[in-house]
Amino acid sequence: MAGNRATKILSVKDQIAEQLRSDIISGEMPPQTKLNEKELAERFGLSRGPIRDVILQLTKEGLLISRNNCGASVNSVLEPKLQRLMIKLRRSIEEYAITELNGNLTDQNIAELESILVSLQDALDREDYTEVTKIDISFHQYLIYQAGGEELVNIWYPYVMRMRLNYKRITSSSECVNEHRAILEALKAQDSAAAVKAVKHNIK
Amino acid sequence: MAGNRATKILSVKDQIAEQLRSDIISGEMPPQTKLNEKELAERFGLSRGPIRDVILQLTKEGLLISRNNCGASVNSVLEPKLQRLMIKLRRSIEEYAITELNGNLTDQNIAELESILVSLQDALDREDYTEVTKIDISFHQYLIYQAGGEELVNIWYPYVMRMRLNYKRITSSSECVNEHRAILEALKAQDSAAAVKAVKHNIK
DNA sequence: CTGTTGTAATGTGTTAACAATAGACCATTC
DNA sequence: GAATGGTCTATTGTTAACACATTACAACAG
Repeated sequence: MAGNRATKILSVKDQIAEQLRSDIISGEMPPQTKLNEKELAERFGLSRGPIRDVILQLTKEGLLISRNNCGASVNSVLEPKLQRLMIKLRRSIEEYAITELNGNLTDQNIAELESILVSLQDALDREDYTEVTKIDISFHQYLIYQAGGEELVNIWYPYVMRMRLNYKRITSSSECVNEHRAILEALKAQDSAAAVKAVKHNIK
Repeated sequence: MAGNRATKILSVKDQIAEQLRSDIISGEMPPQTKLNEKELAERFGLSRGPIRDVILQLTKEGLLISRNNCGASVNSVLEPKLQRLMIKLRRSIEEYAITELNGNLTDQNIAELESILVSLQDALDREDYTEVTKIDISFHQYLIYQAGGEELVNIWYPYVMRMRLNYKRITSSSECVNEHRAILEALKAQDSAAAVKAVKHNIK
């Protein structure tokens, strides 16, 4: 066979959304930055239609804030109280996922998670912190998806995005890999309690 | 002055979203129902553009499910495990809101909440259960908005919608008003613990 | 100088036509 | 008869032009 991992086909809109999320999370588009539809359309070589769709999507995710007839801009950070609530909610979701997954991961699942950790270490070595963030997220997303499918990912995603928005800069310690490895090891050992603990320790 | 309550100006898209949500929650559009853009456009006397926006929005809310090039359909009910998770998450949010609000409600806030309860009783008397549901939601939404603004409403809303989708038919006991009155009374008495308890009892 | 009103420029909301895709139907082949 | 392949239609994705709202700024009255 020509490769185990299925090559992901992303729709045009998903790719643009991904790009904009990167720009926002990386700090390239700080809060309050206004988005101009025409400008973005030209940048991506599209018309305004798909761009509008993406803006709507990111607004629902909480990354952007839109007002009627006034356009969209990058959302500002949450006040601390709301941020704490979001962390609590995200932890609840990930705790659920871990508990569901315990004992239900296939060897291939484990292998894919291992491979994500390798990429993570690699990005850290290259000091590509935007990529680090994306891989970090994809590790969690993999677990969430396995536990609850697209449905669960959809409710989980906004919390991650909002949290990332609040950490203006990555705390790029090598702790990052260790923390994720701890989660994976606990899952491999089917030690649910340890896995939950490791996840909670990682989300902060 | 010509009236205390500000008349809400809803954008065209918001009105259509509202209508579609009603149709879905009322059971008029049961799960798996396919949405046809052209059809909807004609029904609302618009072009397909705004309709597509609304569909995207409701998809993000979890009411619809969309596939590339295949259109959108009404989402099916959640599996019980995920439903329990959603209830837990919604309770966390409402608990947060109640706690934040305790002692911070103005007389006007109280009056507006009272007036919502009157409408609720009225809709119950008329046996207009779709309206009951909407007013029920608006009571909670009022509290959520006061506590955390639009931001909090946006993360809270999907849970309510998904939960409503799962209760195919309204459990339209007159308990409904009582339960909400209990919340309001506890808030008036600034009894945070009682208010939280009442809210948790109402969300199920 | 201050506040108000009108106007122009910018950008968003909407539309209708066009392109591309998915799904159904039918014919053909083995 | 089952499977493969090719039209054909219905529906979604995209585009570009147009309608409308908002903002900023300039002219003006008090």
